[in-house]
Amino acid sequence: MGNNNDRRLPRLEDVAARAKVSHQTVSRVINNHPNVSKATRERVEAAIAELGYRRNTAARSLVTRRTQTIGVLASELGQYGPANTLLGVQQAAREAGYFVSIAAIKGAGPEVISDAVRHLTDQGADGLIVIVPHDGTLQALERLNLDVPVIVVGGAGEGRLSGAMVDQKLGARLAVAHLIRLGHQRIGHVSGPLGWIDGQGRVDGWREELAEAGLSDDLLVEGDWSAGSGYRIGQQLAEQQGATAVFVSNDQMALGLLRAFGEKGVRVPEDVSLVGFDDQPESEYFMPPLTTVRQDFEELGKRCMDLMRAQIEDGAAGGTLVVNPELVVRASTAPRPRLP
Amino acid sequence: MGNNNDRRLPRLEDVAARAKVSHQTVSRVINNHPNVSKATRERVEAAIAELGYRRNTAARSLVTRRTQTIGVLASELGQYGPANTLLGVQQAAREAGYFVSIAAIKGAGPEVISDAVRHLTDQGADGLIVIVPHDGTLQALERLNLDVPVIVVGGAGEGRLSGAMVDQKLGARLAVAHLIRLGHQRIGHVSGPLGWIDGQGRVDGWREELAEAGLSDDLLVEGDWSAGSGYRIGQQLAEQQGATAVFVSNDQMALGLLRAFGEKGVRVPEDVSLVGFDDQPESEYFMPPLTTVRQDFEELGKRCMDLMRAQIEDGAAGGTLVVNPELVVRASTAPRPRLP
DNA sequence: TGCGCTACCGTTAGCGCTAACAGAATGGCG
DNA sequence: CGCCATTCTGTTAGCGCTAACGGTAGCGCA
Repeated sequence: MGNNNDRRLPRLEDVAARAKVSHQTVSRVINNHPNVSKATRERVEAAIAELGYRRNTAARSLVTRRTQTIGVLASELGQYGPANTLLGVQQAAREAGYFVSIAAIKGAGPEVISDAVRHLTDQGADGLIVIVPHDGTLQALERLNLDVPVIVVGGAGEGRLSGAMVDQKLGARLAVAHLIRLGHQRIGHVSGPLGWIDGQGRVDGWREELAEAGLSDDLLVEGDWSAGSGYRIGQQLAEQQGATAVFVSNDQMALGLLRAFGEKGVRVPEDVSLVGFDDQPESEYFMPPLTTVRQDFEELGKRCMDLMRAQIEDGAAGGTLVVNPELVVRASTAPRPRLP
Repeated sequence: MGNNNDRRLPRLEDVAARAKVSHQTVSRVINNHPNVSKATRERVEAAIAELGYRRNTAARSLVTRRTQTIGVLASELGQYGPANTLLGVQQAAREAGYFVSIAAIKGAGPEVISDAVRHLTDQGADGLIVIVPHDGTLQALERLNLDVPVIVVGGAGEGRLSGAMVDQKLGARLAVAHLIRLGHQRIGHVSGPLGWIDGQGRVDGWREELAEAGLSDDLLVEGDWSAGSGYRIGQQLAEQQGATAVFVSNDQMALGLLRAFGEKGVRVPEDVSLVGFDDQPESEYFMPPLTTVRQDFEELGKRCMDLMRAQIEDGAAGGTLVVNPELVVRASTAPRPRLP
């Protein structure tokens, strides 16, 4: 095994000496340059293995002006979506030989974002992936005038910013179409905060699907993504009894609604059908299990990283990447109750 | 504003030229060396601001042999605890001028861990924070013989590894003591998988508290942290009817139990009291709201970073850092039903 | 005046790597 | 046999920064 108790880590030159070549040849082997004979390549690789040599990334970055690092700017990391997107990005990055540096933020003010971006660019990030689903994010980023590729998750690419998103509108339409198929005609929507990118898309999808079926879209209430807001809204809805089905913009709020309905004696799905959004792992174990729209965040993260590499390595143009969501039907939806 | 359309980013020398000093003096200003006169310091700072100079971290790392980067190795990032620990680490790191590079893994085999560790050390991480709550983690890490400080979250420090943990045993005792105070005498426990560090601590705490009260600790079932396993276990427990109270090792499994109990007609808390662990945001909105043990993961992450800095910058010895948990009483616990 | 000490600032070298060029060896072909 | 193209390898320079040392000016004190 690599024995270098004597000093510090081995360098290119140490490997070179051992393999009886120049350090430059070792560099060529490492970087897979073509013009190295098979014999010397093998000798060099053996020396690398014996010494346990690992390339010094700082030195490499200094000369190549690339850090092989992707900066990820994320808020709400404690939540299912962002966390899994990060996971996908990281896995794809590691496979491709990139490092992932993160800046986690709370809130999404322009100041907070620019601080975090500066932190990442200070490190020399080759590209930025932004997982901050607020509406103002795009503008805040555009103002910064960055000179590395930027991908905004959950946003459509505009100008120099690329986007990557699950098709929220489609997801919402799947949910609403399902309810319509079950015979519902009064279908409410509990949205996320207006001004959040994803939330707006879901509102639009809900509207469009209702419009096509000739149904009214007047039953809209705004929540704040939290289970608590779902609970409060659920209490109101239980008393109004306006809708026979509610499409809720995420699973956590749906959980809040379930509790409020339970307390008020409104049965799900007998009295009201409920559809969520996200399909986080717990949703299958709500009471009743929640019909919801699955988003494959990990896949989204991976494809994000692919798009990023294309831009960094081949200078490809940006664009917007779309992943399709999927409806998962469980016990919280049922045919519309026949009323007198 | 900084106008450098001409070429690439400004270097120390550009700043030096503008401020009519040597590049070394600029370096001194940046690094807060004492022997710089006030006048020149201000001149240099002005030049830095005008040019928008930012230090090149690669060059700095090359000579200092420090990357100012902390590697975070994390599994289960989609879960509440790890995600928030990461958040805390990152915030403390950024404040202290450190970068955080992450390696997210699935599973926790020695191979997987050593790959991820290699990835982080390849980047030259100055220290490692490991958020992988499996039992084998410690051994896998010890075998790697790293020459940077390592802090294992959820583990006690041993030898060259430091630890940082919420006091699981204490948390469990708080939960069980609460149930005992309510008059319960048959108190079951749904544990996490044996071999998970945190889970074992909770089992021990449960045992000890029962023992001190002279109660039996025979009602132990092993789950796998998921809501699904909680559901299946809940179905069994509902039929056995052995316990009047159950301490569940995390909130997600408790959610599964709630659903199973609901389906079987076992009322919570009238028939059985339930206590969870973690206090994730949703737990307040379970039906009924869940009594649980709160862990302040963000605080844990921050203190982790403090400990790390002490080791990196002052060569301090490692140690084990403990954060206290807190009991949060909600509606899922009630006095023991009086039976005939 | 001379000596030493302190405060300040500049010069030099080198961290480990890759790009660019220069040189040596080989092979094909007239 | 000579010439050029091709393949392989070595040499040199420099990425931007900090450590280490050297030099100068100013001051106090004998």
